[in-house]
Amino acid sequence: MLSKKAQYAFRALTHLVENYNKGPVLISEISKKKKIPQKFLESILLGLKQHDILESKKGRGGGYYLKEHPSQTYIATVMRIVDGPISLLPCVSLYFYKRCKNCNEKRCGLHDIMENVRDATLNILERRTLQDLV
Amino acid sequence: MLSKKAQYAFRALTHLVENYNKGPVLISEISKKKKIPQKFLESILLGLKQHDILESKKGRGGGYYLKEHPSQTYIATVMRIVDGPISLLPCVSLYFYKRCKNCNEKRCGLHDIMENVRDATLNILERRTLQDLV
DNA sequence: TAAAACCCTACCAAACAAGTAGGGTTTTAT
DNA sequence: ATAAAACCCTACTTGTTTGGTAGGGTTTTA
Repeated sequence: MLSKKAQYAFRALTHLVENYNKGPVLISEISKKKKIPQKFLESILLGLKQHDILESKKGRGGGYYLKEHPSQTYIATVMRIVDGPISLLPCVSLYFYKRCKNCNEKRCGLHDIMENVRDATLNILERRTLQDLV
Repeated sequence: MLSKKAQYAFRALTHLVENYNKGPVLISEISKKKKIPQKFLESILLGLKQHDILESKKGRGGGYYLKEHPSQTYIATVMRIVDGPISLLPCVSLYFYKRCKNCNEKRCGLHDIMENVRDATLNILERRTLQDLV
């Protein structure tokens, strides 16, 4: 399951897509429009900025905005930043790989199944972009 | 991610598949062979029994065994029993559905994407069975 | 009839989720 | 220049979940 944090992130990003190229958007505006606790939202947006999804402008007239065109940011990327691994097992994860104790990946049935699930999932999440959210 | 509990469950079930039709298997044997804390394993197996995946026999010569042929129990079923929902959002879950606040399913981009992911995932997990574990 | 085996309840520590509180720093319009 | 606007950062809190442990009770069958 996506965490609430991730769901907030997508709701916020949706708002930024809807306001793409209209200049920086206030945290307070996103918070109000999308009903997300402001302080919590702050930390989410900061994380997305630190991972190059967003950019921000300080001072009066500042706010957050998308770094790239909505069609250039993949759903999978955002999920990994906010929630971590997408795969169902560490031993099949591409970005968070950890080998598993008690399973020698070459002949582990569960490994194979979860590898299939990963491929099917990423096939969607690494094609769909923020643009698809609106 | 699958919980450790679910991973234990699959390891235990693998052992039971390997010993299908050889009579009841002791908890203590599964625990030892698959390196699963015995008491924890007990509660896992009990849950699987209560959900009709396993059957057990008490008394001397007792133990756990698969209720049906390994090819008749789906991976998805086990995952739902042990870890709950497979879907990434409550509003796209088939067995644990909850409508979402602040998203009117008809025109929510995220909903659509996660529905696709669910279908792709279940397409695998509802076809693969315990037999595929060995 | 006693040992083998499952069954059940309670408890526990650590980690994580979902925030809240409060203040610091930087920028920019005036 | 300066104050208000806005982002940035740290620490704390509360509740739930995870991953167990402890200890005993009940049922069965050799």
